[in-house]
Amino acid sequence: MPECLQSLKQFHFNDAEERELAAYAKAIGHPARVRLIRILAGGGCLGSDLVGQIGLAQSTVSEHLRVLKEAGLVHAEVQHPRTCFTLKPEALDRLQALLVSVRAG
Amino acid sequence: MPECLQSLKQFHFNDAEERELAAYAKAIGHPARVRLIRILAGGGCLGSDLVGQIGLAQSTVSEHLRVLKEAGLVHAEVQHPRTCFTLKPEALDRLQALLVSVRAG
DNA sequence: ACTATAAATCGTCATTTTACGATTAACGAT
DNA sequence: ATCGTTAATCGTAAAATGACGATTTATAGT
Repeated sequence: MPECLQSLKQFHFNDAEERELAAYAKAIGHPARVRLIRILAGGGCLGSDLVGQIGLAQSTVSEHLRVLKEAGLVHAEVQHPRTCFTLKPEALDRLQALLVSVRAG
Repeated sequence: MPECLQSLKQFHFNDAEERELAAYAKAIGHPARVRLIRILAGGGCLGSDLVGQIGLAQSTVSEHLRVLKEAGLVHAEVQHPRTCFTLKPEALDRLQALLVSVRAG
């Protein structure tokens, strides 16, 4: 029996933080991107190697990496014709902090 | 200068966990749903109150709640014609644990 | 039985996402 | 200057998402 009598308190919504959390979560919300993060957690990796491990078309992997980059979770360092992708741990730290704070209010 | 010489190690991918994390993240990946979680973190709440606080159409809020329910983040207890929605903290615990483990490998 | 109420569902539409193959761009090496 | 290689981009198609208003469902009260 949950009480649904949450006093209709005024919430001080933090729009910016809510959107920030949603954006991180959305970026992670695909199995292929979780796997990319998982691999990159082990160290920087070339795109071609990632393609090999993910098992999707090169253009598809490139798109997933673009999403992760755009969300600020991954960094790309170009050394033509190769690119080295690395994880940005501070972004994951931030995500974890946001997740904590959404619970605490 | 990141090293991209990650020895082409064999990853023991855990498909199930990767999909689990992706599913949680996907569910959270929308500002309206973050706000719903944020509100419910303060205690159970009736749907009609949630509609009031979110500022979207009733059917839209209902759909967001459905997504959260389906992901296992929220529980609904029907007491017709009302429904009391509550957060499932253990799901958030699990999400946080998955997030830690994806980094640790 | 009827009414009122709250939430779910339906039907629709516009937008976004995911995936692919093909092409292009950018450089290093020959 | 040409060739190879790698990653990004383009074009496209199918599917999923997000939003809304309208309708339906299910119950409690009268």
